[in-house]
Amino acid sequence: MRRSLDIARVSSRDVPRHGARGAHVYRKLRDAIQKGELKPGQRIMEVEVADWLRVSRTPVRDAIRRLEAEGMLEHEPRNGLVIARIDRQAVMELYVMRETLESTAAQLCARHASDMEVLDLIELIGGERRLQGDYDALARHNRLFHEAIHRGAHNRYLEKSLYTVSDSMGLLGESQMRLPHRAKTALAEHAEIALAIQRHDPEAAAQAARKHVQTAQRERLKRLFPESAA
Amino acid sequence: MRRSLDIARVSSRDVPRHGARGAHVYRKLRDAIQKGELKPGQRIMEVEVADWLRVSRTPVRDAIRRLEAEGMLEHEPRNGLVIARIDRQAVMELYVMRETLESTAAQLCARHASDMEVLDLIELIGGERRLQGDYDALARHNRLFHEAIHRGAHNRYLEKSLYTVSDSMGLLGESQMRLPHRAKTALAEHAEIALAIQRHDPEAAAQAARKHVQTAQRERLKRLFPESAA
DNA sequence: AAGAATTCAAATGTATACACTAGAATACAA
DNA sequence: TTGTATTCTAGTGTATACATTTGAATTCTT
Repeated sequence: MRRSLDIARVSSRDVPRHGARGAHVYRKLRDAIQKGELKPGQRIMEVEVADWLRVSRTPVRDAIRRLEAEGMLEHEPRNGLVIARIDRQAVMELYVMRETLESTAAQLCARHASDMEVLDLIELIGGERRLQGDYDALARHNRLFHEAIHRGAHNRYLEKSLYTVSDSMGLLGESQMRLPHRAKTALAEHAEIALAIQRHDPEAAAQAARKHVQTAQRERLKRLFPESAA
Repeated sequence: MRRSLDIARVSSRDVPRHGARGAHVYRKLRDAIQKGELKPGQRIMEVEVADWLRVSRTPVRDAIRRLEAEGMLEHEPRNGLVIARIDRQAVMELYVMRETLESTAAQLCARHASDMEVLDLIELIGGERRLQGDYDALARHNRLFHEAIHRGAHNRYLEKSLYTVSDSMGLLGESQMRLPHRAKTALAEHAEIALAIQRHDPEAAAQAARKHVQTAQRERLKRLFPESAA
């Protein structure tokens, strides 16, 4: 008995051309995970995915290998390949890691970002202010803001590491930016980080980023584990 | 014209059983890169590797995908897949990242390591002292010591990130532990880190680890780019 | 009915044939 | 010679058939 993926089979016209199918499958799976269409713990089978996207198992395997390396998929002992589960302990570890990397990124950004990159950040803050209320847009914008800082750090290893951490964050569910009060405080925190970067103050930037991640973590824990004491 | 890999074809008896070939190819390639048998910039072709290890292209592709995700292989614009090159800029970025991650690991280790894990570290220092002079053994031992700290931090994301950073370090050439004067100072630095962890002093441990990475970086730069001013 | 042995089948691992693409080589033109 | 068009081909992408494993179902035994 094969449980279907519960995602409609794509039209045969949407199968990309030769040479881009592996990447296509990767993106589709990634998006489905981020959107929550595929949930942590859910089993992923090569043939199902291949059938869903109307490609053979080969490009599916390529995509799966990559997602595995990035930690979005993992092998469970007697259950095969599943969307990575993140338990309480893992959430704690993930946020510790994020705190380290985001603060380092902010610090390096304050040191190395060009005038252009700083300007970009400042403008992003303006954009975020204008978007208050539009929670879908805010969630997308939030990612752009953080990615701008990651790029501004000019460290490809750091950037890559942050990329996979961000993805794992996606496994925790919807962006916190959809919560009105969180969106508001996040704006203030973002502004503080951006301003520290603008005046090229690495320590202040690192500290602001650290604080931002910590408040995000507190809010997240409240939502994920409302029973436990704050 | 196909340039051979310059590595002798393995005996057909050394092909592992069904279900372990992908991992086998991964390990073989990884070892060959670490040992310097495959050098940065050298092109890697699926058929060659498959021929070398007497398996089909499929497990080779699996291994390549993984090494790619970990940054050991990369696609060069008009040259196909090659062993990752690390230029001066990348070396700087890599050491910045290592400094961040190693100091975080030492810090967390000082906080979270169990008595058993601390004992292990202390014993490793003793072992390192006894090995002075045996540079092969020291190089291996060095890795064990750092891995013990990484494990002691009890953060799977940090551990994974450090794993890939360590691998990228391998692309820079032989371990610095083979240099007599480096082996000696490294022992003192290792001891300082271990002692800070033993007395559960996170800040001191982080600081000691940071210093250790910085001196390692200075030595490395001297060897890699002797022309440039220290 | 409980347990052990056996069979079965679903899923992944592996090999291989075929498809496609981009760069190299060749032929041709100016 | 230099540039351009054409062909060729090595290498990777993709599909698919076959191999192996392992857990689940089934049967047999007590």
